[in-house]
Amino acid sequence: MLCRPMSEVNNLTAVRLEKRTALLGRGVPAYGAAFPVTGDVGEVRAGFVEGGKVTMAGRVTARRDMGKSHFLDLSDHSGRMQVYLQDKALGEEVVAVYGLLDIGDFVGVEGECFTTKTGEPSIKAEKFVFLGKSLHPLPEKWHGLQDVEARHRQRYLDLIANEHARNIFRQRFAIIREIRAFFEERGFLEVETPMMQAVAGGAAATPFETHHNALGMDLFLRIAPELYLKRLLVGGFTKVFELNRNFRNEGVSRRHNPEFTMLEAYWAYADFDMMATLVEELVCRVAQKVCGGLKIEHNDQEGMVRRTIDLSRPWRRAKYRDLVEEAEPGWFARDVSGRRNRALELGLDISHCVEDYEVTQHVFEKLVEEKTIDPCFVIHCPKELVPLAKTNPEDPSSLDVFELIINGQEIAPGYSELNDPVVQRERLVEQSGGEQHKIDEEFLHALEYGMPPAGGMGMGIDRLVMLLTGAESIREVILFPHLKPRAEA
RNA sequence: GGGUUGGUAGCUCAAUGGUAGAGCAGCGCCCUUUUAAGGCGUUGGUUGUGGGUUCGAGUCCCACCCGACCCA
Repeated sequence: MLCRPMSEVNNLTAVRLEKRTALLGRGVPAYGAAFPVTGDVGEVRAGFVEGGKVTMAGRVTARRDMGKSHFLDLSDHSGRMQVYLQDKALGEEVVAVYGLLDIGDFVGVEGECFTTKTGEPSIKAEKFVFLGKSLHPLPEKWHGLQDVEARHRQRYLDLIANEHARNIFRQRFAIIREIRAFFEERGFLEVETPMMQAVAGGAAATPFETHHNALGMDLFLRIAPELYLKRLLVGGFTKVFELNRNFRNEGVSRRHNPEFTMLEAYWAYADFDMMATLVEELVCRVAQKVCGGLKIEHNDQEGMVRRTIDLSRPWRRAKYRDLVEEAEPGWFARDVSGRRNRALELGLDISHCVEDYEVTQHVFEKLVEEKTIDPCFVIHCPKELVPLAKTNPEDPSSLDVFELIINGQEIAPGYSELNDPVVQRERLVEQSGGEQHKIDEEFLHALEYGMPPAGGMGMGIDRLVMLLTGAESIREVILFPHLKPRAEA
């Protein structure tokens, strides 16, 4: 029932169209022009002074008519304010216009602040104008908009009807603002690098493809900004970050949207350990500012606390091997087939695991990652898992990297970035599986000029927002998540 | 891709295989301090789409569309 053509309007819309026509027939603009206001609805409420004059506009979200006096609720993102209208005060002509009002219309009022006998701060309207007629009824006033599909397809209705949704997005954009402030304070430069790339590098994922007509070349939407940010280290920048969209042409799920927001930061002369501290400080600052503390509570639908995540520092740092050994003692003492058998005994599905390290990784995911709720930096992961990091000088089978786990999920990886162009080329060739066109030669060429040692980190912002708001699905934290179009829409 | 599950009025939800209903919204009337205002009356449906079974299908079966959850 979405986006129906005007020819298929139902009765409710037809009635509203008639009211629109009636307004215009009376010479009353149904879609008014500029209407300078004292402030947003919430600001007017906050600045309420008995007897004070205010001008306010908003959407009518409730009306209570009582013969010759009327109460309206005007709302916007910031809140709700009651307006009181008296027929006697408005005059015959405005009363007739008021009769053409529907819930959902935008109106403007001017009047005096007063408190009703029930104690409700209100505006006694002296002036009443239409600013925007609504042709469709709003979702039900008490239950709001419940239908998940409609909430995502028509997010504007979700935002009108559901305060919870408004709060999540307010928090999302506060989080992003705080991230920028954090890096700014530490002297990092926010940069922009190409979203359209000739080679989609920096991660292992299927890219979206497009074509540049004038240049006659195929391009890919980036799957990561990493290889360009490193070019900036070559160019002499020492602290850079980018906070913007990545695109991956893969499945859509509770945790995946085809376009998602990624933070990447690179810090010359630092390493993975310094980056871990940076991430720790970043997340704590954001949580402190946006959530008001370091204990993050996730609630169930009844509002009961389902889980508490404690972000208090210092966060645990533990080696990958030690965590696996802790969860499954004796794991590394077994031989390859011993590990396979033990994984099967543990009830793990390892049928698709070819390599030994994959079996271990499966044990890690099920027995460590999924059970780690409070923050933990998993350090020195096996080198098969990460192609762009430096090997640990003390243990060549592992890397100088961390993977931050919070709430059973990977939140942020960080590396001591590989800056040896010869080793980097070997790794990329290995990763490309022999497909030359998947290797970013220009990046390797840049690296050959010399890149300083550096620490790097990445963080999926959508997942961070989920973590901090308790949202169960990525669609709850993305304003307009991708959904299949409806057949008739 | 596989499994489970859902789609009924504008919205929120009902309805043993047997006349598709309620609340809100809407429409009409009453009401000058209400706030899920109230009172009386009333309109509104190709039950996601297309087939099938049946005397009879919102309900059972098949296919498809669009979601949700779990798994890969």
